[in-house]
Amino acid sequence: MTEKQQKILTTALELFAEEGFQGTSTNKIAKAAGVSEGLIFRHFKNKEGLLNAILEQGQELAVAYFAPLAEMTDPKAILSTIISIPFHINETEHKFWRLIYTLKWQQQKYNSISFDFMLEKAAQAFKELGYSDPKAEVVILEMILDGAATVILLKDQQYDKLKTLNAIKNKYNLA
Amino acid sequence: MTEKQQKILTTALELFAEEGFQGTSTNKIAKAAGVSEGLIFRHFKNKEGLLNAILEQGQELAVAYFAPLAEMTDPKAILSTIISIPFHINETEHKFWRLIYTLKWQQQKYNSISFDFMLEKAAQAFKELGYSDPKAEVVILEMILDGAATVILLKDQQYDKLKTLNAIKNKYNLA
DNA sequence: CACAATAATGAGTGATTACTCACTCACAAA
DNA sequence: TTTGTGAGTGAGTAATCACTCATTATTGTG
Repeated sequence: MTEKQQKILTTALELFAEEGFQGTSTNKIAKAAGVSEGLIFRHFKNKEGLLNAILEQGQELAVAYFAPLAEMTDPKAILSTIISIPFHINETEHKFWRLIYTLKWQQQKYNSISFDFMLEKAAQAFKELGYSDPKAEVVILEMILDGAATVILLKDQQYDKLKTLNAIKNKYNLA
Repeated sequence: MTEKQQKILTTALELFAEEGFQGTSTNKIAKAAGVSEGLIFRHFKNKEGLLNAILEQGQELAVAYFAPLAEMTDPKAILSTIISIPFHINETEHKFWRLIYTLKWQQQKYNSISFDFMLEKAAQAFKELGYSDPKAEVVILEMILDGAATVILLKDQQYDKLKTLNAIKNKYNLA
């Protein structure tokens, strides 16, 4: 991975996340990255290949998010960790997640990252805590997480993140 | 509003919602609507004008959603109504809302429809019901509504809608 | 019917699109 | 020094883009 190659990836992520995949031309990416347009195609074959390369790099980031969950057994700790996830998105990751969420609405083939493992963990936790309908609880949790990520990615800094997180935890008696 | 004019609007809504605004060419719209491409520009000036016309038509639809709230005073009824909103999206409205959510991520200038009035009503209701932090509650409610709409618009029919709605209402003691 | 106004067409415009290709350059092994 | 290799360039490609316009079809009105 040469310096210019990485520069293309970083720049493209930024533009794709802000203006959409179809809304960003390869010409624009090349200019913004200070690179010839041909180089994009030399390294990534085509525009879609560039997108895939970005997603692959980001995938490693996503895995790191869910990894700690694997070893956890305490149901309350599991739920607390899961709920915290969207609130821990930092600036580096911000653009990647924004791209993921943009793609989710744009193309169905990029069905984003699979959260199945996480939701399975949540279902188990709800069950252990004696919730009457763990499956319905998971659907609601999924909605909250999705909504939280949306609010954080689109209108960050317009509200008190920590207070909101704690309020949600309170709803599940995790405080 | 001629027949062809309406046909253009309906077809464009469908394509914009499925493949995005930038991802849909005027040529494609014309062909799908069985209309000459020039007609689009005669009636709607340009591509953005077409989008605006679609949003205006949809806006009336959105107003109808929130209208019943205005006269309501019982806080529990208010919250129950608000929570139900995403679950009442029918097939006709489905595409419009999907377009709204797609635009939300694509272009910031189309900041979608303003839900402020609804959220204000919710804040008042939470206050009357004695919630300790009505503002935080509204943020959470906003997340749930957003997440619910997302799940319904993107993976409908993969779960029991009514059961989920009731489970959410239960969380707010509205059953 | 006559005639004006509007609806609708479709060929055509320049600009932009994703992508190609012949080429230069820096560098390392023989 | 020679030869090979991959990085990088930039002019060039056909196709497609949003949009225009001269022309024709349709419609409502006196």
